[in-house]
Amino acid sequence: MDPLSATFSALADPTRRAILARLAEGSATVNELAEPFDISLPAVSRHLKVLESANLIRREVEKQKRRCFLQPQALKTASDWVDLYSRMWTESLDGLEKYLDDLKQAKD
Amino acid sequence: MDPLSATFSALADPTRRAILARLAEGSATVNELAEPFDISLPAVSRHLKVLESANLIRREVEKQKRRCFLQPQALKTASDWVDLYSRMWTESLDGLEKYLDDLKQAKD
DNA sequence: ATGTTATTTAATTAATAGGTTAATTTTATG
DNA sequence: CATAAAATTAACCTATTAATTAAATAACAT
Repeated sequence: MDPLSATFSALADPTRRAILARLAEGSATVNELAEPFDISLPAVSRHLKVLESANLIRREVEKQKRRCFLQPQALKTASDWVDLYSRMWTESLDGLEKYLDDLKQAKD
Repeated sequence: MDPLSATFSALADPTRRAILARLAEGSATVNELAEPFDISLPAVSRHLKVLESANLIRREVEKQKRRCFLQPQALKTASDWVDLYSRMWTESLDGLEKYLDDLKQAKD
């Protein structure tokens, strides 16, 4: 899967976004991350794997625990894409040129 | 599905992102949008339905054709989320406070 | 009325996602 | 050494996604 798709589909799940939100307040272990959710630990573990392979988090082994940290670079990839298109779309829709072009296309 | 999840999962598919990229250059009908892809028309039609229910595009009936247009507001929702977290994460990782907090958490 | 163009809906299939419980690995501790 | 804690892996189930082909609908052209 391409990195951008991986990032967006990682972000598409509310549980994973909540995990990221929690991690924005500081690092946490898997059990700490799982605590607020009423899903099983293996389910959380899989969510973390998704976030990790999208490079949105990083894990450090620490005794038997695995501490999770945010990895902000990956979000930047998505952020760049969204910003680029945000800008393109706004221009594309504000521009008189495009407006006229659309009218012309719509006419034939 | 919540709007943010809908937007991110719509953006998670490369075909759909390509369709959006095409639409950034101007409106297009379903057949025009389908042309560059070697997937069937029904497949494209379903992708458009996904984009439409995420409010990323809008469709106008025009004789037998359906003209698709970008709908930039929805991207803004995603853009806002990404920007918020981008900012939070950067702060969270740059801040000495958080760094020390992480160290302390990591120690016990 | 018939055929053509543009698109959607229906029915089906294969793959993936997200969840579960049970078993396993690794490290720590009585 | 036996047990507990932390997390992952395995095996499994179900729902959703993305694709297909075939049929249906709608508007227009002849």
